Amino acid sequence: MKTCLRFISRFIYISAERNKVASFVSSVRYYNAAAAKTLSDCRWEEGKSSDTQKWSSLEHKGPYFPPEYEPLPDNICFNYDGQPVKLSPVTEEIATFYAKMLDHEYTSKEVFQNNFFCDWREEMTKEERKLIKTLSKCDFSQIHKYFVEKSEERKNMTKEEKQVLKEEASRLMEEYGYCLLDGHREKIGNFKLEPPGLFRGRGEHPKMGKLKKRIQPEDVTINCSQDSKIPAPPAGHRWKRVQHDNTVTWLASWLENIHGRPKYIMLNPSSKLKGEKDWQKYETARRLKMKVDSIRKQYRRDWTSREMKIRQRGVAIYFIDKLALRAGNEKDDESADTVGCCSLRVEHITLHRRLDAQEHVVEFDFLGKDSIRYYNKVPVEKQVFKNLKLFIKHKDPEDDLFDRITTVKLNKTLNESMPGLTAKVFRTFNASTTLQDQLNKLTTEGMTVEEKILSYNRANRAVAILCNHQRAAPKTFERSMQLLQEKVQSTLTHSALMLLEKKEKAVQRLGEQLKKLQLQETDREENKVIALGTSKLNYLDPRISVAWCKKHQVPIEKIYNKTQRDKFAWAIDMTDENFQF
DNA sequence: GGCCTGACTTGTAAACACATGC
DNA sequence: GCATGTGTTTACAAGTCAGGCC
Repeated sequence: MKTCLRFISRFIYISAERNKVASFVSSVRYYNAAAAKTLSDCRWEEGKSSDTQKWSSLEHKGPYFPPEYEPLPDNICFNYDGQPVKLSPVTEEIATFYAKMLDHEYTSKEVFQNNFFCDWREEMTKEERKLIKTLSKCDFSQIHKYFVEKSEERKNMTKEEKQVLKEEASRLMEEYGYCLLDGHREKIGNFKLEPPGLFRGRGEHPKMGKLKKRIQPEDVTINCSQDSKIPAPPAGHRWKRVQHDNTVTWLASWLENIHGRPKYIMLNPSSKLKGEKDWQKYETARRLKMKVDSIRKQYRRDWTSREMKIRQRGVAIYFIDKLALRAGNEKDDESADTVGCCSLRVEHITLHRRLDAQEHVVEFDFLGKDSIRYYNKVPVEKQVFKNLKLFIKHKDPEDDLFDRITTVKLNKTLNESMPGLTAKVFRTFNASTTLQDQLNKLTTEGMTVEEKILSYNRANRAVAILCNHQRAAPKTFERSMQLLQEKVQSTLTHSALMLLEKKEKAVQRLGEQLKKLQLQETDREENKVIALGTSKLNYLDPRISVAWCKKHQVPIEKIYNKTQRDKFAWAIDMTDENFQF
């Protein structure tokens, strides 16, 4: 509650300051409203009441529909079995989806080809279906070439032509990109409906290549307030439904045809609604900080419970806490085979009594979210090791490691330890704690701004490694490293020359330049296969970074770009240099 | 308790825009 | 003025988790 009051008073303080600036008058009202609502959020946090109302008024223009299909020019032909075939517009459009992807490796995959061909044939006319029976006889090369040329043309457009497109895009943004929520103009996150195409999926997805159908107005549900101006559907069409549900935050929804799951149009992260939710998330993680010692004591006790399910739960929470694993909900067979903590199978771990001079080592090897490989060798407590041996006894490799628990049960237990606590809170808590600790450790007075930034990135990297945020090494990595090294070399040579000529000032300048380059080189090398963005945007309490910047006189722009500053505006406004997570 | 659905967050890749150096 | 490399933004897939139903 204390924090909450600080938050409110901070907002009021900001409001008072902003009052001085005419252009900020509207946002003052905005923040006052935010402060008022925060009070109710705090009550919610204490678990006293659940205020499910998200807005009082909501008005918008509805989603933007992608342009209709433009048929290919007559000289561009699809060939079947060596013969040109004029396809019906529907069939032709789907052929273009495939043709555009020919450069991608996945079009060579059997699953992709089969799914595509199967769905394509379903959309064909009777005659087309009768003729086109084998994908290997289909020749999309002309269509492919046509689109490659088109994209070249786009790249080679004149400045003026590009300007026209830019203006068109910003007009669209003006018209569809914002809504009016409780009287405030808020940016929408994804106002454009997803265009039709072929589903790709990540990893070995069984549905790759399937046709993602064009969304019609008749598929779309609109959510807005009753007394608002209801968005008009495209001419000749109607909406599936118009509803006025203020307990949800979305503006429009539809069912995607690949999995039959709903998709939504929602607000941009810079919006008040999302910002407050984000703030709440970090406050929950900070409450865990207060509680984590007793939770850790409890799960350690659980390791020796007489009940198998309690032992399993104890070990699972330990993994979630120690390794920042995701919860691991059950998945259907119609998606890639990936797992998280609760869905780990026996085959995903190997137990080593001794390994590389360490005792009781668990070797993890599995595909997690987005089919990113998690590989880690971790020494664990002896009792955990014993338990794991017990859990895998008499089981086959494809059996569940934790067969007596589910994410629902695990989260229920966590919630009993602390209201609002779920598995994912540990990730936020551990990520933010790691950043704070690393920043405290790695920053010293007297560092240059560049050195401080290297420290910051190293702290950020420690978190990314903990959360297993990997990326493919950039295609241009080797080349760009080489260029940087050449630059370092030439600066070195230049310095030496200046030294000979006794030009002290020049030597000093070059020395500074060299240091900057070397820092940049180290940073880039260390970052080769690590993605920093995900943790920065989703796991690290922005107040840690803001306070660090203020304390060490590092401009916030060095840490957060424009979009990130918009998203974290609340933190930038409310945090002073003394904030610690 | 298990299953299903809906709403919301988290995640990477690719497209795009822009700065930089020649 | 152009090519190139890099940072930013967008797209959309794939998670988490709560709640309702049987």
